[in-house]
Amino acid sequence: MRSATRDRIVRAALSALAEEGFAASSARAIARRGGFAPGVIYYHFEDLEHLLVAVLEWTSEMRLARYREELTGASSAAELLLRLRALYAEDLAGGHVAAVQELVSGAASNPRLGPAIVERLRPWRELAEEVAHRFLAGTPLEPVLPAREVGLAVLALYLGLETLTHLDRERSGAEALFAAAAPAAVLFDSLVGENGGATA
Amino acid sequence: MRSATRDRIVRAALSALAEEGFAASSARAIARRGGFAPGVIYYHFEDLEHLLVAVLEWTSEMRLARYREELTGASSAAELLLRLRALYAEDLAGGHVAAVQELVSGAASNPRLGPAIVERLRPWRELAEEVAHRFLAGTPLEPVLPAREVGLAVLALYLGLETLTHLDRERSGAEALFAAAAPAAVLFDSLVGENGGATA
Amino acid sequence: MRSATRDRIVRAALSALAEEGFAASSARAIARRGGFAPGVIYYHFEDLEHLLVAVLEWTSEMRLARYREELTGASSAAELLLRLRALYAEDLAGGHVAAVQELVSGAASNPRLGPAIVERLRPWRELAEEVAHRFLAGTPLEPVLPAREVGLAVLALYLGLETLTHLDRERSGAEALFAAAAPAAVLFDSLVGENGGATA
Amino acid sequence: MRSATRDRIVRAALSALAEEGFAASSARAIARRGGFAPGVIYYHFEDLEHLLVAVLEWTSEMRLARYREELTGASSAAELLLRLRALYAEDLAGGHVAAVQELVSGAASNPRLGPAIVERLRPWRELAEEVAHRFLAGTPLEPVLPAREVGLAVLALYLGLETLTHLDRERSGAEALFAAAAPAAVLFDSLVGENGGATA
DNA sequence: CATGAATGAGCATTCATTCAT
DNA sequence: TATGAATGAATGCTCATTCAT
Repeated sequence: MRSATRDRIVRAALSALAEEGFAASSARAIARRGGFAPGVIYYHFEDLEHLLVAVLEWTSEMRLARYREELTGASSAAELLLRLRALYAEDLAGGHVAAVQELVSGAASNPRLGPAIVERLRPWRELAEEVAHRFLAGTPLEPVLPAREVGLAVLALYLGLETLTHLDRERSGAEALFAAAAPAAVLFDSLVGENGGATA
Repeated sequence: MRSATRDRIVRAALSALAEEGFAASSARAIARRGGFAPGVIYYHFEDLEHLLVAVLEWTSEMRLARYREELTGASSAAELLLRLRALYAEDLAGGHVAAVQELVSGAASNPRLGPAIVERLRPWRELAEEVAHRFLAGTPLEPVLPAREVGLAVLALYLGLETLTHLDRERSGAEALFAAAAPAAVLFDSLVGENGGATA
Repeated sequence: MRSATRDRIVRAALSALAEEGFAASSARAIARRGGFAPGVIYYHFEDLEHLLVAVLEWTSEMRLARYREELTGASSAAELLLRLRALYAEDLAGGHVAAVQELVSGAASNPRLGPAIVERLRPWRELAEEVAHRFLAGTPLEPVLPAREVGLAVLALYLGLETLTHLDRERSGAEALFAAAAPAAVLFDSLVGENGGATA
Repeated sequence: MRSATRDRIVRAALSALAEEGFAASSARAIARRGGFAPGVIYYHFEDLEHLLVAVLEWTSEMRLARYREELTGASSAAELLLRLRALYAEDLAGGHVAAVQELVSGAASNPRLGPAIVERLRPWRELAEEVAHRFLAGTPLEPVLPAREVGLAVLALYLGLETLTHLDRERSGAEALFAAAAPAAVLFDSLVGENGGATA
């Protein structure tokens, strides 16, 4: 299944998505970017859609591992926030956010692509849920902030924020939110006790 | 400016966006849906883009007035949530959410459309900000939950949630969140006092 | 036949041709330029083609009278050239050359327009022929330069030169030719005697 | 660069220009004529404009070589005229004149096409200039008929004549001019001496 | 006489995909 | 495996023209 060429195609598609957008990520554009013939895409993938799903799978896998690694070590909300901020900066630099955003937006109109995308987004929701559970379990907030829905809300917030910042090509949105959340994180830590529920 | 035909076109475009998605909302598709020739679109609008912006303007204006009307009367977080839930049900029925979601997603790849869409989204962010301010001002949460960023977060959460639920054509997401938020709203009300900060 | 509105339409068409070119002289463009509704064109003219022919008729009539008036008085080739140069400058300023050039070029592809245009060009060929005859009759050149063909050649040269200068938006062509022709005109005058054949 | 299909496209475009005119030489019309899908044009050419320029390049190259070959051998004005007449007959038969005429006329309204066409016309002007120089240098006419301007005039005369004859679909114009020029050519030869200036 | 909305065919161009090589 | 030429349908958009008012 995994050949060197397949990887080249996926990487070319990622870069096309990130730098030219979903609408401009045509088979020819991806091929041009990767330096191969358009036809090879159809040798390795059934469809352009399948390729795009593979792109999400690929980035997702890579980034998810990294997120897990970093977030596991966070022992306070303040630290969690700090690490999320650093991870987000990495995503920005690697074009991952841009590609995911394009994919999610582009897939929204596509009846076949949509569910496949959602499926690949599930691990992220689960990660958010896990982290939420780790920080909330055993605290007074647990009954009113069910981890499952918090996970969903976090994922939705992330995607929505990306869409908004993408819309007017301005990256200030996420930054402002990270900054504004810092005091709240500190308050949270003081309320539930340093390292309150967040014991690995 | 406002002619009967213009309105027909806008309504046809809204229904195309809601039911067929951004990608399928071509000039021909909209014309077919509205029962007019594709050319009339260009008689009344400079561009397909201008039509799409007009659609957002039209829904936005209508719904924003309704939201303001309903939300102004809410005197507790629990009631606010209840009304939001009802408003959301109206939006769903009218196809407004679907159209807005498609528009926002579709515009994300479009350098000219994006900023125009963001501009029409601003009143929503401001509304969210106002409501946040009304409920938070004077409470202990005020310093850690700045209204401006809460407004942005709410808008982003809403859009992201729509994108997600749209992706797999399943409406459970928003419902689950509304349901899960109910206890938190009650807690909020008990903490800040019934009608705590929320005096008009 | 001649109404004030009809004239407005013709003038608007002339200005559209001169300033926007044949291809951009659509019914709507002409109407916009003249400040009237597109429909009025079809009230006064059977067709857009008929309007364009009327434009040529109109300019042609005006300019032809002026050319005749000026050229009749020229008593030497040198003076003839001088007057032609001045007339050409007038044409340039009034947009006449540009309009005629656009019309002739645009009509070349049009089976119905072509012959109608040629018909309106005939008086020009006749004028050229008359002048040629006046200057050549009775001179040694008469047998080798038949006025009829000289007239045709002059008209063709004029149109071709206009096309060329129009092509690269540079007006130097005609100027260079006028300048280069001056010595030849002087030589001609000295050979056939001042006012040689050119007696009215 | 040069593929068999590319040539088919160029030839189809040439024939469309010659037989249907510039305005009717749409991508579809050319494709229909050549028996290929409209899309292939865009596979081989950036643009319809680039194709049209390629057509002019192609005919120009072919015909220019032929003209040079024939004209070099002409040792008198009478012979030059004879050969030009024969070359013109060839052009007529091959559709070259018609295509060039359509291209030149059609390009006149097109800001991008115009200069590109003029550029491809330059070698023709240079050829005319060379021949003029060969026949005039060393004769008494040299000071009053500068080769450069004579070259321009000849090219303009040729184009204008083509436009006129094209306009009313009647080929008599050029023929009449060739016929009328014969005595003048003989006179010229007798004046400057058989093979006067025209020594290679 | 004049309007201006509407029509429907036509345009250049792009695309995912196929397939002979 | 890989190529890249070819397809044919779809896209946004413009136009001359008509016609009810």
